[in-house]
Amino acid sequence: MDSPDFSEEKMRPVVQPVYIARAIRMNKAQQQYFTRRLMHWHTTHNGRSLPWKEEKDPYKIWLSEIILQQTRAQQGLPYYLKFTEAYPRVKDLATAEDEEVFRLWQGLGYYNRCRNMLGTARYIHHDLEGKFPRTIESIQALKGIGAYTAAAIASFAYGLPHAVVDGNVYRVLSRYFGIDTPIDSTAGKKEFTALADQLLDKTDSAGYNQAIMDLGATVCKPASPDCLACPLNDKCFARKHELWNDLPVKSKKLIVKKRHFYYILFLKDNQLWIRKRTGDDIWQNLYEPFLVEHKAGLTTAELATHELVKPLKLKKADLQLSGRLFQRLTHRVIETHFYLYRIKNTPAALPTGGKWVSLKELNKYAFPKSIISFFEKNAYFY
DNA sequence: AACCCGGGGGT
DNA sequence: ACCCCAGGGTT
Repeated sequence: MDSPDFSEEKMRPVVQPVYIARAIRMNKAQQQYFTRRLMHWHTTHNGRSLPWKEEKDPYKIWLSEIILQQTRAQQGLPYYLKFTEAYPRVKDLATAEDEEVFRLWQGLGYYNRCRNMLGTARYIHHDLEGKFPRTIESIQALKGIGAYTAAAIASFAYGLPHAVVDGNVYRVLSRYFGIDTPIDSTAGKKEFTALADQLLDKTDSAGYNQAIMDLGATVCKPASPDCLACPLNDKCFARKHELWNDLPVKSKKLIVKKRHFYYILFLKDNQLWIRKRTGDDIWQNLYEPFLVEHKAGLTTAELATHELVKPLKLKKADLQLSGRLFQRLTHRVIETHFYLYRIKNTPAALPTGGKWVSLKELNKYAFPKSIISFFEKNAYFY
């Protein structure tokens, strides 16, 4: 006999199917009303000011879009200013040293963006004579540019009629039109992209794309949306049915895994042993001290006998625990321990691929945020 | 389709 | 504690 399922998942308030208007089948007048009200708000009430708005240089627009991927405007802003000052033209970025560019990117996260950005800058400089591509297909073919970024560059730089679909757009459209198709599904991406293209004001695609993203960022916010200030509040589905907390819908649940990192900071004559992270893992291309990762927590004694540590024949008494921190990432919690080990006589048999770097030169290398935090707490470094 | 990637801010 | 952010790449 089946018992009723009162699990939280089943009890989650869902959008009632009877209310769902398939916006894709909505008549043209309703769509034009949405666009007209949005554009009117943009020209009269949108006071959001950011340095990449009104920018016409495709290179700088591209730079801003890469920096802003999955990153709040306020967090990306200082990086945009640093990069445009250090590299005013694509040639400047293309001819810069890897280490210098990663150092500028340090702290921003998603470091493959930086790798792809450098590759694309060099491709444009060397193979395209410094000229940024001008069609949506050729823009999206560049490394690090997907559907959103291609539409953004095409509309902002060239006025081409392509609608952006980012987190803001999913939120505004799902709420206004009452669409509960999960935005992290293939069907959802198709449905929202098709609707966005229909709503686009083709006479001012740049203005329209700015408008809908600014509305999502400043009015139709994820939590506590400011519906009273919204130009679309009279016909908004989510407002009418009080469903702003239930839209948009995501289908996948986030799984947070825990990792345990043990850094041993080998010091010798005011030098620190570091190496570049490689392989298919977090923090690719960043530097770090000697790392031991284990599935679970380790005591100092257990660390000393770990298979990566034992061959180094360390004196356990000289292994000094100097710091510990938890780092919360989107889908990881990383517990990190920092040990100091001063080498006096015979150098330890450290792995190949690393190098000794003067403490004064550490600021030339990019490190993960957790390691920077440890350096900053210990004036010995920096 | 599922899973990977960072760090910061809001609630 | 959880969600989201001017997403994209790989398997």
